Amino acid sequence: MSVAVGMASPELLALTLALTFRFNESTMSSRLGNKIRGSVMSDGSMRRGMGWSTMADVAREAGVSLMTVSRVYKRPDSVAQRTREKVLETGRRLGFSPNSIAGNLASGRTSMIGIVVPSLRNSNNATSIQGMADYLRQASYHFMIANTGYSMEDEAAVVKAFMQRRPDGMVLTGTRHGHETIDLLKAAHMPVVETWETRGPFIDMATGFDNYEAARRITRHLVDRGYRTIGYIDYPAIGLDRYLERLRGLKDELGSAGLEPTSVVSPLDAGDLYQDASSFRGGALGLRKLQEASRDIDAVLCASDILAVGVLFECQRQGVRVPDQLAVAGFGDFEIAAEVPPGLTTIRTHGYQIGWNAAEMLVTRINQPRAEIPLRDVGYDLVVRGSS
Amino acid sequence: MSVAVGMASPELLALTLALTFRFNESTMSSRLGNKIRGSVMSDGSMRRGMGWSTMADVAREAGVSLMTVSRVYKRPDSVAQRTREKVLETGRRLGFSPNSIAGNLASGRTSMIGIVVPSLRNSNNATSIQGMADYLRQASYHFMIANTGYSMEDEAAVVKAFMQRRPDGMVLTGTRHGHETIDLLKAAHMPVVETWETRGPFIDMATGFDNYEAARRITRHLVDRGYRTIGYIDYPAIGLDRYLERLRGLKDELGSAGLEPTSVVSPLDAGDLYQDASSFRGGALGLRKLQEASRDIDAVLCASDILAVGVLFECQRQGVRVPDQLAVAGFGDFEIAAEVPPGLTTIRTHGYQIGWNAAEMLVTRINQPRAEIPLRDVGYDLVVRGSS
DNA sequence: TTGTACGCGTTATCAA
DNA sequence: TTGATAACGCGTACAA
Repeated sequence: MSVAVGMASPELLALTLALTFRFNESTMSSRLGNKIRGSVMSDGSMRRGMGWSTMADVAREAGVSLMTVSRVYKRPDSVAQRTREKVLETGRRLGFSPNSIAGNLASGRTSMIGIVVPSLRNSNNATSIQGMADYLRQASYHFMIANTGYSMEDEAAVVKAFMQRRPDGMVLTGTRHGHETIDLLKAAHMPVVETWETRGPFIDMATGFDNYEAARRITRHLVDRGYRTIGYIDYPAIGLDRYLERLRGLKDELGSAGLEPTSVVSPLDAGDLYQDASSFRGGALGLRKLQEASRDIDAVLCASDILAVGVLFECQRQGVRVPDQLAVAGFGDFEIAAEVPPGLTTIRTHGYQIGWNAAEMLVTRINQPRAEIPLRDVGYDLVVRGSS
Repeated sequence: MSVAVGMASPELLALTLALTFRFNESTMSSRLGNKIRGSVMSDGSMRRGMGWSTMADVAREAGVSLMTVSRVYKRPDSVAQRTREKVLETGRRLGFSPNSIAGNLASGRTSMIGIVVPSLRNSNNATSIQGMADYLRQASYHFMIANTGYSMEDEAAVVKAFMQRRPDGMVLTGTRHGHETIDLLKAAHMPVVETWETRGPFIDMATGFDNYEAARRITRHLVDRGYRTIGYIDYPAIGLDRYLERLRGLKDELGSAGLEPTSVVSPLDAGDLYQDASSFRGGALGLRKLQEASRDIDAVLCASDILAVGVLFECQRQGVRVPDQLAVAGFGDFEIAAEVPPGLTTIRTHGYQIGWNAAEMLVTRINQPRAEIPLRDVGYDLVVRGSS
C-alpha cells in the first residue's frame, strides 16, 4: 500500500515514507500494542493513530531519547548542535510534525485565543481581527472566532464552548455581557480583554476608546458649524454599550448647547442587523424617517459610516445638496468616508490598534500572570470633510 | 484561598467550589502523585493541572465510573436517565467542563477546521467565512483562521502551522497553491475544500463558480448594450487564479465580438492590496489611468464592486455622467452595488453559499472518508442596474 | 447499561 | 547536555 500522489516533491516523499513505515510497523510487530494504526486503512469509525510519525519514531530512528526530540522542536538552543541537526534531519525524513494537541495536554497551554465578535461581516470587527491576527501570528498563537449575532445568550454559549478547548485567553467585543459569561470567565481566571470601549466595569483588561466623548466631539462640531436641527440614526436598539454611549454623548452635548435631538431613528430591524450588510439601505431608510419626523432637519449624525454613506446616497437620489441643505456625519472613518463625494465628516477609530493591543495584552498576561495591565485607550480623531 | 468575584451566580459558586476542592485535595493528600496543582497558586512557570475539575473528580463524587461520565457528556442517550441526571448534577456542582484537548488526543479527532484566506478585511471572504461559521457551529465544529496576505510562502507556512494542531479539515481560498502546500495536504490525506473557483485541478474538493464564464457574461452585456471602447481595472497582478480568469473571460468575449480591451490597468500597488481597504481609491486611480490611455473610453469593467464604486465616485467628482458618457460594471454584488446611485451593474456571487458548502462538504467527508464529493458550482447572476 | 485497562503524543521533573 | 519516568484528561475496546 502506498500513498497516491501527483507530483512528488522531497517533502512529500518523506511523508509518504513515514506513513508507509508506520503501517508496516503496526502490521508486522505491533509492539506498542496497537492493533490498528492509521485511519486511512480502518473502517471509518476508528480514528486512533492518524498515521503521523511521532516523537518516539524520530527518537528511535535518530538514536536519541524522546526528550531530546522534544527539546529540539521546543527549545532548540538547549540541545547540542550535532544532536539537533541529526534529529531535525531524521524528522524531515520521516515527515514529522509535532502534535500540538498532545503538547497542549502535557503542558497545560494551548497557544490558542478565543475571539468573540457580534458579526464576522462588520468592517470594524474585520479590522481589529486583522490586528489581532497580525500580532498573534508573530507570537506563535492561533485563534478561534465565533460570532454571537448580537445576542447575549449566544455569547454565553460561545464562551462555554470555547472554554472546553482551554484557550490561553479570550477577547470579547464590547463591555456588556451576561452574568453567566462574566462569572464563567472570572472563576476560571481566564485572561480576558474587552474591546471597543473604555468605560468599565471590566472582567479583566480592556482596550478601546471613549465612545461617549467621541460622540460629544462630533456633535459639538455640528453645533459649532451652526446646525441646530439635528437628527440621529442609531443602530437598532439592542443595547450595545458602545452605541448607547454614542447616543448618550449626542444628547448630552446637544443639551449643553440648549438643544435636543430633533429625532432619533433606528432604521433596521433585527433581521437586517444580523445580516449586517444592509446598512447602506438602513441609512437611506433612516433619512426618510427623519424627514417624515421633521421637514427642516439640517444635519444627520449616524452611528456608523455605513449608515452615513447610505444617507449621502439617498440625498443624491433626492437631489438634496450636501452640506448646503443637509450636513451628514458618520462614525468610524472607513475607507469609503474619504472617497465618497463630497467626503464624509466622521470620527476616526483605531480598530487595527485595538486588535493589536488586545492580543498583546493577552500574551503579556499569559506570560506574566501577576502583571497588572492597565486599560489602553487608543483615542479617536475628528475628521472633517465636505459633508459638514 | 477563594476566588474574588463581584456578583455570585450559582454557576460561579459551583466553579469556585470546584477549584477550591481541587486545591485542598492536592494540598492535603496528593494521592495522584501531583505535587503541584493549579497554575493559579504556582510560581508561574508551572502550568500542569489548570485547576479544572476532571471527569475523574465527577466520577468519584457521583459514585460512578469515569466512562459513565464520559458517556454522559458525549452520548447522553447511552446512559440510563437516572445515572445521567446524577452525573450532570454533580458536574454542574463541580463546575466541570469537558477538556476537549484531552478528548482530541484520545479520539484522534479535533472538531477543528483550518480556514486560510488572503485577507480578513475582504468583504467576499467575510461573507463566506460567515457561511462556514454558521454551518460549523450547528455541526459543533470550531475553526481557526489565518490570512496569507496573498503570498504563497505565507500560505505554506500557515498550512504547516495549522497541521500541527491536527485539524479535521481545511478550507483554502482559490485554486492556485504552492507545491509544498499541496504535497503536505495530500500526503496527510487532509480533507480540503478549495473555494471561489470551479476550474481545477483540485487538491481534494471544491466549491465556487466559473469566474471565466461570469466575466464573459458581463462583458457580453456591455457589448450588447453597444459599448465598444471598454477598459478593465484589475486587481494587482499577483496571479490570483480567479482574477486571471476574469481577465481572460473579458478578453475572449471581446475577441469574439471582434474587439479587444482598450486598456487594462492595475491601480494598486502591493502595499495597498495588503490593506485591502484602499480599493475605492484604487477604482478612482484606475479610471484616471484609463482616461489617460484613451480619452474616448465608454465603458469600464472592474474586477470587484469596490473598485467599480470607486469609479462611480470619481465620475461624480469629474462630472462624468453614468451611464450616458461612461458605463461602469463591477463584480460581486456587494450591498453597496444596489445602493450607490445610479445602481451598479455587476455579477452576483454567492459567497455565503460557498462558505456553507465548503463546511458541509468537509464535515461530510470527515464522517465518511470514502465519500466521493463532487464539485459544487454555486453559479452567478448578471445583475443589470443603472450604471450600464 | 456500566466498568476495567490501556493508550493517545507530548512535556515537567529530576537524575545522570 | 541528555535520559528515564510519570503525568496531562479523555476515549476505545472489550468484558461484565
